[in-house]
Amino acid sequence: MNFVEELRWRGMLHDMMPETEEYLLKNKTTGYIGFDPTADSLHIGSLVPIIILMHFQKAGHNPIALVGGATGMVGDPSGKSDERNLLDEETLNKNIIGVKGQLARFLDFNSTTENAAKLVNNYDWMKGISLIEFVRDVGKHITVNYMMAKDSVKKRIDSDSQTGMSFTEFTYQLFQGYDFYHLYKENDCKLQMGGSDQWGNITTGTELIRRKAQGKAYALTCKLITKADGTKFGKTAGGNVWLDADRTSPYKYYQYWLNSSDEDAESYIKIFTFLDKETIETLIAEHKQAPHLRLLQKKIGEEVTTMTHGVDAYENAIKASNILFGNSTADDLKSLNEQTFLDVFDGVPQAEIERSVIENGLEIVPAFSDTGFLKSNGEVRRALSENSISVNKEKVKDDFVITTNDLIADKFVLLQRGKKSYFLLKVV
RNA sequence: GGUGAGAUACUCAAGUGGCCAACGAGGGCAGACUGUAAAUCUGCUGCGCAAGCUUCGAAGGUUCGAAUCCUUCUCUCACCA
Repeated sequence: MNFVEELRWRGMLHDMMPETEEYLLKNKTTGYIGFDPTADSLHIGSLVPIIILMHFQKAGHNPIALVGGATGMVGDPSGKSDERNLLDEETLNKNIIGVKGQLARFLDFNSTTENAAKLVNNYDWMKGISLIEFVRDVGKHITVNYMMAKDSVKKRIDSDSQTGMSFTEFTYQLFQGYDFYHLYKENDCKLQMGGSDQWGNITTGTELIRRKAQGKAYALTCKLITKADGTKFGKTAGGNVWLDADRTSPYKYYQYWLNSSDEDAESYIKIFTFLDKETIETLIAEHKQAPHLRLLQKKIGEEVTTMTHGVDAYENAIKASNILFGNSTADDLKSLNEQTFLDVFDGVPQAEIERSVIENGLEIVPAFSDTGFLKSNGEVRRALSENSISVNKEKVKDDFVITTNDLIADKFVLLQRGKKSYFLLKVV
């Protein structure tokens, strides 16, 4: 199956420039997607572009992942209603390194195959360009009228916009456009892909290529991931869902996918896994028969967690999920050895506590508040009156005192607020 | 530079001398129900067991009493130049 066809049946395709599909069918093409180094880790929002590059590579084309060292300094106004805060150079460099490392987990940059992925940083070519050069060589080819017509700009200039837009952000599209031009010249890169919010920026690039190099380049955008309930994809109460295991533990990562709604799961399984059409259709049919089994969610969790963190991490996430959400009791917990226990609770926030404190008996309120699990004594009392506090999976009342009898593996106490919020006390 | 509007808790937003720890909505958390879901219903959502304490851009002031009045400052936005 060819690249465009693949994206199409998976429901990922949003828009293409005319003739893009024909061109891709006939030519082994070099194409790129840009990644913003706004943090030192990518989050699952970046998973879609990564997967697109993977499909692109599988279809025999040459993928380039571009890290926006230069564009990150400017700030993309697309989809933003506020002026962005600029990152300082040190942070940015740290972020670039982090992002590069993560991309390498999904795309093979070192292989000797002829369509190995390539990684570039636009700072490398942007840093040497002077303002005068930029204004004469790039700015001259694009009219302000053209730039103003872009949605990302229009929205910010409209009278109902609250913030206005700085020249810095206005210039952004020229930066990204120049990237495309540069890759076109240096790498024969003919295609830029991205989320549908990138359409404006991408076409500035093809326009620049047309005017400056009399060349033809193509654009392809994918649908932005939405959630059926309207909330933002990739966000939880705790913040973004990151691809970095230190920021979002594999367990939480797995849980995020497992908790997808039925509606979302049907589209996610096409987008985020590489399973073939037939397998997916069977799964969807089975899921509809028995929705409570959540086959789709489990499969997505399996595929995506394995792809991101490896099989071992996935298996631990499953183990942890079973213990935390199965009907395990305090005795089950106590039967775990230290290593298994640690694997299961990897990523659960913890606090250390003196052994003597437990030996003297630790009352329930300070156990939850002093350790930093809950914010204040008042909150603990509130939670207690809601009957939402558990120690080692068993509900407790406000007169409960933690003693050495409650230690798991002679070392840990598992605190819990509600069903999903865990905290670990570690005796030292 | 000129003119005008504004700054209230996580967000939006009411409140214009005491009845204000501050209406309401959203969000969040929890409980019931459930599939670790959706929908729904209920409770909570500054600190404190409590008495009480600290909050309404900042600092001063008036007053028995201030989110509310006065002064200065800081910042934001809009229009004009």
